[in-house]
Amino acid sequence: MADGRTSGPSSGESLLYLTDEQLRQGIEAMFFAYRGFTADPDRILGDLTYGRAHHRAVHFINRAPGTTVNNLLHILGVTKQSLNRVLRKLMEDGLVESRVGTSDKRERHLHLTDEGRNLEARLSDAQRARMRAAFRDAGPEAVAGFRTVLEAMMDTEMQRTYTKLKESGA
Amino acid sequence: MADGRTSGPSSGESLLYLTDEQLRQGIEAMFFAYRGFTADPDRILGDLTYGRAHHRAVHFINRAPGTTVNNLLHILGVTKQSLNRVLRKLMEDGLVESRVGTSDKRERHLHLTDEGRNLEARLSDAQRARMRAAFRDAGPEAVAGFRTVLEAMMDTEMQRTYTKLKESGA
DNA sequence: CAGTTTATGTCAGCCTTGTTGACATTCCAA
DNA sequence: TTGGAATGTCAACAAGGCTGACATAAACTG
Repeated sequence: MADGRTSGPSSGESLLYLTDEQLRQGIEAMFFAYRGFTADPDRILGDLTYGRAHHRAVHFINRAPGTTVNNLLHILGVTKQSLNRVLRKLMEDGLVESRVGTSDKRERHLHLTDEGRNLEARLSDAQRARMRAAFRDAGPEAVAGFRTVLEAMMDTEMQRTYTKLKESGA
Repeated sequence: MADGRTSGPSSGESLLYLTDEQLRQGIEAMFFAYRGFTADPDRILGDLTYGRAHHRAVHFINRAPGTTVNNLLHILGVTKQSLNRVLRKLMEDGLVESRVGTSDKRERHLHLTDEGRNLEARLSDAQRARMRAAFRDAGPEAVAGFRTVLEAMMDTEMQRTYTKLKESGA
């Protein structure tokens, strides 16, 4: 498996993109691209007292207003203690508010305030600008392929989460 | 810019993939896919006393044996203090060795030991297995698009680094 | 040769963000 | 009414980023 060729039926040129070298290039592309992906929001956050974790929280609260804490921590894949620290700060600073659930009063439903939406927009705009430029440069077919591979790379549970979010969107 | 449509000339259906909603889906796909991308090595590393930072160092030393410390920290995009902590541990544990340069004796050239190559292979095999499955599921055209978009998403300096590595490879 | 720059290593301290474990509160449901 | 689920909070810890300061050796430059 580490001998320079892919395992499985190597039936020739149609599988050339599955050589270990090609896979390694994919891995490295992923590594460098993710740096670019987060670079612009990180720059904005650097000036504030927030980090990437706050960005993620704000993003998904904006995406699914009224989401519960439990739901959010499943999406983010962190512990409630980690998330709580982030949410507490965002609430203290008046970017997020939590409303006690009506049907189930144990649940807290999370919403962005105007100020929260403001920060979210700043961060999203920066990140979208880069994504837009990349999509424009690459063209629609490349974009379709990009999304296909990324979806195939997710764990099945993440895929479900991602699809649910996607469908709730547009 | 945050009003649901992309800026620029919206000349219709050919640019549909540039709507803010499409861009947001790309952003979320990137987020979830990166989690999948690192999940398998992270599981292996969790049992050991190493983290993602050690994985990255070992990966790039394997990729470019004899690389200098300075070169490595440019690739990784961290400070020498951060990298040094990681390298020191890897050297103490006998996974990496540094050799004084011949032409320039200030430089240290980094190499993996057999044990280091061993760990690298374990981590790479896991990561490649997922990448291989994703590539197989998605097909060659999607893979080409995937790489095109990722390259367009990098900062220009990272692009140069990535290309250089890529060419030094196969 | 003297002085400067470069490459590296190291110490100390700080921050963010992840983790566990323990424990309290609230409230739904059997 | 009691068990369990959802939430919040405290404490402690670790990884892995960061900055600043300083030391050493080697290379380069005037």
